[in-house]
Amino acid sequence: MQQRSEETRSKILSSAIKLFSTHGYNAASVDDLCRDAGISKGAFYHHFKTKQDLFLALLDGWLQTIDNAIEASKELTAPETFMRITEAFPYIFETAGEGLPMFLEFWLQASRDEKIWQASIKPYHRYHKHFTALIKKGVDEGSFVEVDPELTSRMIVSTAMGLLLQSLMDPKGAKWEKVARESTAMLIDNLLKK
Amino acid sequence: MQQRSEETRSKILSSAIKLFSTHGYNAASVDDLCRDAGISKGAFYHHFKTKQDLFLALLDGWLQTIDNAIEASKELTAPETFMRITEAFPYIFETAGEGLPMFLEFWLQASRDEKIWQASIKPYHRYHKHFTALIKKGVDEGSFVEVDPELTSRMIVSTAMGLLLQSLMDPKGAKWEKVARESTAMLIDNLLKK
DNA sequence: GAATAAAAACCGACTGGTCGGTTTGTTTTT
DNA sequence: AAAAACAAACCGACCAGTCGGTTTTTATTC
Repeated sequence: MQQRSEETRSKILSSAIKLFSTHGYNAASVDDLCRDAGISKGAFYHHFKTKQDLFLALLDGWLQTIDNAIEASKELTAPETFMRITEAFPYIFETAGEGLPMFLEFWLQASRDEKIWQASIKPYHRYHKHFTALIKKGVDEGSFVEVDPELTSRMIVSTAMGLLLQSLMDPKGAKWEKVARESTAMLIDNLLKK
Repeated sequence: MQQRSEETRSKILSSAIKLFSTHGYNAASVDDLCRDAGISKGAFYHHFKTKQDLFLALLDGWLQTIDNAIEASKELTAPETFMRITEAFPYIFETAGEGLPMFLEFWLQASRDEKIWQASIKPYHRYHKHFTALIKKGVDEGSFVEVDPELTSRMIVSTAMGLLLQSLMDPKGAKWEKVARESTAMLIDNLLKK
């Protein structure tokens, strides 16, 4: 079918991830992207309307993986889900160094660009609701103490984001994976019924 | 003396804050800055060696205000200090919308630019140590339960940063000031001796 | 299944414009 | 008058996006 087309598109996508994370959205020019992907500028603009369009495609793909992860943990109990997340910490912090700057870039773009904000805010709300529901489920199941699910959700997400940010700022300043594990333990300890 | 010179410098500085926050470091050109400040490019490059030099000057000034705030609360007890911080929440969240994007920009630049990273990481370590010492003081004073000050410090800072980030992402998604107050209450409640 | 037509994918030189920084010259301060 | 502060024209590099033309793939006809 359009096998070559698919290949080109994915070459652009992975070059974009690579260059956007290392040099940033602005610093990585379309020419750079094309050179790295080994394609021409014409091919690039055949697949993406603009540079921002590519950016949005990247965002989409990234949100998709989160949706998949959520889907995969749908039938677990609340404490089990938290355990799953904890188990993913080593992988998360290992890959944070490459992926996080781009994540920050998304944030920055979203705070200034209406189109990107719209594309980000909906999934953000979806994830927040999912997480809140998860905590509420834990409370209803009787495994968590009576907390405000909404508030607790905001807190947990905050802690996670803050830890990731700090680990980006100062990767060698602490054993971040350990800090994350102990923080989670502390949070869960306060959440679990004794 | 060099009164006019001082004036020009501060005009550049405040225009930089204004334009960097609204449009971003890259998008705000030196020409834009000069136009906004009402000066010429010659004047700009008389005061700052490069655009990045201006950026670093901004960072310096901002770190100075933090140092001042810390200095001003040096003789308070640990719980009193936390109270002070809580009282500052309304102001912090009010001004977050303008200042935060620039803060994020600092972060992003720091993660990619050795010079800016060096200028950021030292104060970051200083603040972390100060905060850790504050918690240790609270434990020693007997007002806090026995926690790991290092870990607790990382957690509290994470929560604060995460809340600020979320409020940037979705300013109207929650009453962030209220979430912050309740989160603090929750954290302190777990910290204070009963 | 070979020939042909149509469509999709791709190429790369080119454009209009921007940007960080420099240079040269003028005004102001001391 | 010397030095510091500022103005304005200028420079070369760069960059997102375009466009006319070419190659490859797919669909159609015989």
